[in-house]
Amino acid sequence: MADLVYRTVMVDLKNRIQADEFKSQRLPDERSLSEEYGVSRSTIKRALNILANQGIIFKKRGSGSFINPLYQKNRTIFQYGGSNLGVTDSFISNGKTSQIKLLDFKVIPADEELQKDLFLNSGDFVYEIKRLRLFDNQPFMIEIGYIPIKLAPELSAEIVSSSIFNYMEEQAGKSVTKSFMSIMAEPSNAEDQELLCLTPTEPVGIMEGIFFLDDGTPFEVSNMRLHYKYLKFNTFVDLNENA
Amino acid sequence: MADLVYRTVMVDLKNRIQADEFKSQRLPDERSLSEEYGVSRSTIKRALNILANQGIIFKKRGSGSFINPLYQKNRTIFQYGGSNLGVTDSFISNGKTSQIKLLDFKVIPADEELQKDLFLNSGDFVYEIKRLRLFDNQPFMIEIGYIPIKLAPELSAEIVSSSIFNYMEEQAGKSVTKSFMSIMAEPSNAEDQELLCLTPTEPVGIMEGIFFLDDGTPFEVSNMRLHYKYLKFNTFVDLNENA
DNA sequence: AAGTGGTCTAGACCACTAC
DNA sequence: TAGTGGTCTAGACCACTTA
Repeated sequence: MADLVYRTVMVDLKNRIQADEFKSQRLPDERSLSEEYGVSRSTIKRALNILANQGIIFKKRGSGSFINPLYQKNRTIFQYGGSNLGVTDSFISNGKTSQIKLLDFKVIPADEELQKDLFLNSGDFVYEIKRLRLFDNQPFMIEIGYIPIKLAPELSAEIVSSSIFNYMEEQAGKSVTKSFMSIMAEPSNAEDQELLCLTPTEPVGIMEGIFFLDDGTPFEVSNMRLHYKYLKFNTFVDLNENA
Repeated sequence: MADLVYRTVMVDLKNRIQADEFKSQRLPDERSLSEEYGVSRSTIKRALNILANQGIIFKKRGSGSFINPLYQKNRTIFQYGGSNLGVTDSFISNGKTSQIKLLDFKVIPADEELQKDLFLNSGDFVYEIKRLRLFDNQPFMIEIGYIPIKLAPELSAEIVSSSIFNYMEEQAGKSVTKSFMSIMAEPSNAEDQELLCLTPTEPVGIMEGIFFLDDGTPFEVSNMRLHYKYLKFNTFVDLNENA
């Protein structure tokens, strides 16, 4: 993964942007970058396209490539969404630690909706995993996940007390790389207020989604309730679906 | 726009998928498609990548490209954060009407932040447009937008009382197709509660963003505060950001 | 071993912007 | 006119899956 040229260039450019190396919000042109990195212009374009799809830069034909001013402004420490899928990954890069407190772990029959979302048959069972996520000892998210037992027959309370996605990748060789998510907000309920240290007027952010394995298999249905200060979902929308 | 090869191929493949032409959920391999369409394999890859990024197909190295079963089942989930940009468009399709109440409309000098976000010089002016959006006579959103006067010199109170994006497209021939958005949640303030008919414990969803013209020019900075029941943002995330 | 998608190159030509 | 990003090609080689 790390030896991909376009990825290396992309990460390096992102770092240089974050280090404020490019004053005036403008990047060198593609042909110069090609020469500087010693790679083809196509590879530079690919790296730049990823940054553009992430909303970090945008390109103006005939003018150049520019850093998105909102991106510079929005470099927050706590931020879930956008370029990260799992929660654990989202926080590792910040240097601080993410902890998990397992609240509940059991096996239940999949109801009709879960059968639909996870491509199950009636009679199939799923794990129900309820966890509290903490960041730097601050609780920020209540998460209830449902995973078909047949996709991960060996889950244990110990395993689900850390990153399930990491376990799947390292132990089962299956990586979770895609998801459909819905993002909403709601007033907090009593449990939210207790677990997330919220006052009654403070809301929660809701993220509901289905996570997929690399091969397209639906792997987990997840319902997440976030402390509102930790919900910040950055997204770049392009109606010209030129990915 | 319509003569782009990769786009033509992409649209054609999407139609063929929707017409169920490929049974067994498998697409022809890239080299065959290249020959069939009479284009290079790179172009086929580009078309397929767009479909993959939309969650319509997924690709397995060594195996082939497959249609996402969820897509065939026509699930609403697939609306994915990008089917609509502006607010007006988002609701027209529902058959109900969207109204706008103009709360404030003036021209002000762009402050430092706006200068940065909209690529302006000091001394440039922007419209400040504050509007209340209603859907089916229910207020659901307070919107404060900032648009450089030089990008739309003829804006009037009448124009901004309906869809600005539609006006730009129809009258000025400039279309707004991209946006960078941050989605958050917050407790509602007094004004929110009054205008959006919220109780003190009910929150607002926040959508902050910059809208861009087709050519990448930042067109509008918008701050939107939504009645929480109307905030539902659907998105498809793929960690393999392989544009 | 054969077939698949993934990466990367080197270069041509086009469309747009700036001066 | 010079410089920018956008499109597209033709092909080499790699990594993975399947048999």
